[in-house]
Amino acid sequence: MIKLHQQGEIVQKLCDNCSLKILCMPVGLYQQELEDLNAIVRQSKRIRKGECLFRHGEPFTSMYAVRTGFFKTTIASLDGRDQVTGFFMSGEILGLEGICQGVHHCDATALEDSEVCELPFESLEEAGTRFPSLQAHFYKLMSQEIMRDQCQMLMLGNMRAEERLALFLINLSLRLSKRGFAANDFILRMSREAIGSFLGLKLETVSRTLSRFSQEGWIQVEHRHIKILRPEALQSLTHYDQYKTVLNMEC
Amino acid sequence: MIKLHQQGEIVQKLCDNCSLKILCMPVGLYQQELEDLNAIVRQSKRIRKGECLFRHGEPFTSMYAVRTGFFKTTIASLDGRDQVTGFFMSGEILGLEGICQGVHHCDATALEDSEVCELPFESLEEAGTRFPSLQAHFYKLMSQEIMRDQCQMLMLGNMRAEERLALFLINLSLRLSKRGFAANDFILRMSREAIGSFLGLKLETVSRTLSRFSQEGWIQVEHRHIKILRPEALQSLTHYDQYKTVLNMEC
DNA sequence: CGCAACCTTGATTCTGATCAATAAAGGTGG
DNA sequence: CCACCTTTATTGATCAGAATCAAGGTTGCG
Repeated sequence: MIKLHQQGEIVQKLCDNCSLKILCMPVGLYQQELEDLNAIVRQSKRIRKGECLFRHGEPFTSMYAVRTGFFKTTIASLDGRDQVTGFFMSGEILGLEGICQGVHHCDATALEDSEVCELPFESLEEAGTRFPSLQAHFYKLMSQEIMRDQCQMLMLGNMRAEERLALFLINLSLRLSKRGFAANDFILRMSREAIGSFLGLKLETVSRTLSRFSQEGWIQVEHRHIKILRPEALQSLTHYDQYKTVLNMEC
Repeated sequence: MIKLHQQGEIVQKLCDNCSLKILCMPVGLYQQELEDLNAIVRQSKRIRKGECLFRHGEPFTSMYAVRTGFFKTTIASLDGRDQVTGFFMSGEILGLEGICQGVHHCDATALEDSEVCELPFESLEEAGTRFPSLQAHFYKLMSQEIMRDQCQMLMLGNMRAEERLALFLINLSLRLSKRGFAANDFILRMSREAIGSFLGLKLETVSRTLSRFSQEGWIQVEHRHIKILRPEALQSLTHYDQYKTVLNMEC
């Protein structure tokens, strides 16, 4: 009983120490395994606002778990048309696209001062062979990213500007509340342009649509400070029910 | 030397027997490993044109490698707005999105009479722990799917109808030629509507754009029979160079 | 303080969606 | 094998949503 307690404390300590909770906690690792994992994870790295964690073309060696802060990932076009492929907050994993060719295919930029834990891919791969539950969890993470991207495709291919933006706000709200932040009162970390790129819209359209939501009394906008006044209104704009699974899936 | 030869023959036999070449060949498995893998892969399953290999909501137990034929995957909307998330031809893997929640999130429909090999996920997972090279290859497959989806996002978010369709034709052409088919003379397996859904366009727009390409003398269209007359013209429409990596990546 | 980045709002344009009519192809059953 | 019906594709006319162009305002950083 005492032993179990000790074990519990070790879990506690490791996970308090790193927001990788999301990566390792659901796996049900035992003490020895956790210590192993702890040895794999390189201590956290600070990235200043505006700096890049990695850039496209750089060799892929590690993935990164966001500890604190906020990132965007972008695919660069030669002609300047960038596409934001995702926003990442604490506990989310960056860099999965690099595995297949050993090279990063996007840029990961910090949108505020941030900290990440580096997860060297080779070590994780090796640990996966020893701890099947870790391996299984890793598969799930990758599959989740596939699902997320495919839902984004659905949005980009089928939805109108209002629906896209409503879904974006709902998604952000859910992810923030899962992390203990207010669900209906938050600061956007990204510019209108970045939102637009992510949603396949121009920044003017994002601005106008936010204004419209505001006029309807559904939200309150003060620059990047957003208050959601009538979440149900936003939900009814989208076909929220059918995306619930996907939106809630985010850890 | 004789032993090596025998080994070679076994590899040959197994891989002739199954278009999983793509899954197992690049891994460099040894004889014993290959035999193990062979035991995992369930013999092929026939799917008639129009039938589903799996549907969204069904429990996920296996992935599938296309042996012969052609599939599309769609995410269903409650209101009928489906989104085609991909087209799959021989050697490509279906079902990766199901891992994260143990449930399929899309429908996989055969666009012609097809055969697939079933890959039970649990067995693959288990085999992965024994054969690191298999595991590594599996990670690559998933990462590749992530990259593919993200490039699709770039396309849906940033490109105009002409660019999307040109890129679509180039991509199809490349994948067909990799399989030994003619690169510039092929039959579309999917309807205009399915192409449109995949590209975020309406079927009328697909039809009109194909007509325009045809009028320009770049392609020749006879119903679903496409001849590409001037591939360079299509390439110059897109920013082909920057997508080369992605497009060639397809196995 | 001054400049640069970011945001809002208006006017106009344009791409692609929608509506509609017709035609061609493919499948079914007699 | 043909007639019939359904599905699929083409093409035209019109419309709408978002892009583009443009001007002015705000914020925040050096």
